[in-house]
Amino acid sequence: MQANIKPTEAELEILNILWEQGPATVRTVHNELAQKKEVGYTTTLKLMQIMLDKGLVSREASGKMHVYTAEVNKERAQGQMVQRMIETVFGGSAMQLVMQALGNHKTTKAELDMIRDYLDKKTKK
Amino acid sequence: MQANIKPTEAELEILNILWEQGPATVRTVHNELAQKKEVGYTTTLKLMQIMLDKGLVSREASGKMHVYTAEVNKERAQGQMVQRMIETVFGGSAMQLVMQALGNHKTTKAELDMIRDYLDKKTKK
DNA sequence: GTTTGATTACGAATACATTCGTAGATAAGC
DNA sequence: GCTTATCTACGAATGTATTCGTAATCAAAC
Repeated sequence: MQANIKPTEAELEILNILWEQGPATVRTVHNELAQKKEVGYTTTLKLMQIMLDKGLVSREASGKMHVYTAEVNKERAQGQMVQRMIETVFGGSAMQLVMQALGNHKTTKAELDMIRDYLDKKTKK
Repeated sequence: MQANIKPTEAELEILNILWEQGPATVRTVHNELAQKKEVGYTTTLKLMQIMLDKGLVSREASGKMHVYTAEVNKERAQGQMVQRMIETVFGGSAMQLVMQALGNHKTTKAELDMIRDYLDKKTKK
């Protein structure tokens, strides 16, 4: 039951589309993918079939086609991936990851303020 | 140089050891690895030879043995991996990654304060 | 009803990561 | 010197991810 979510790179691209758009056909997903990179239709199809096998998505027939739905929760998956990175890349320190993320990346003042607010709330609790 | 650092999982484990310990022989690295998981000596050796090929490490003869040194900068590698995660998992928003990292993870008050200080400095500049 | 186009299923090719066995070289111990 | 231990080099097996070609199915268009 969604214990360890570890999508591959290609799978993650597809999940992102399903998370963004909601349930979608292979055609829809493929059209999105094709905007970013050269890829054959059957490649997308095969990937989604594999993801079905793994339980990352489910599907439902709709006429001749299938409509696929992400079966993993976006925030949960993100959380696990971040957690994994904290452990494997930052020796367990979330703070180091945060600083690396803020340091290397252009972040707007508004975003920084939001993070500050978030910190305040978190500290008070 | 060092344009795109993308170590595999096994390579990252080895880099972490070299970052921690500084230059080390295969034997030393292997002993560290073996504490965490079952692995054959020649597996470690082969991995380090592959990393040499890729330029992730360099080496120097010391008698019969070789002493390996990490050729990628730790902070740079961390930065690139975080950047990649921001793009592929969080749609380009560093803030979302930060919040996910802080939300899912137990962080001490001292750590939160450090992050706040960091934010302050960053905002003033 | 035949052709055309879009769909799924599936096997196979390719690529890359990981693991380890075997062989050869060299030094240390006896 | 001979044996043993330790090292490197290297090929090969295995596993997993990725890509795509081909065939079968079905509906729509003609």
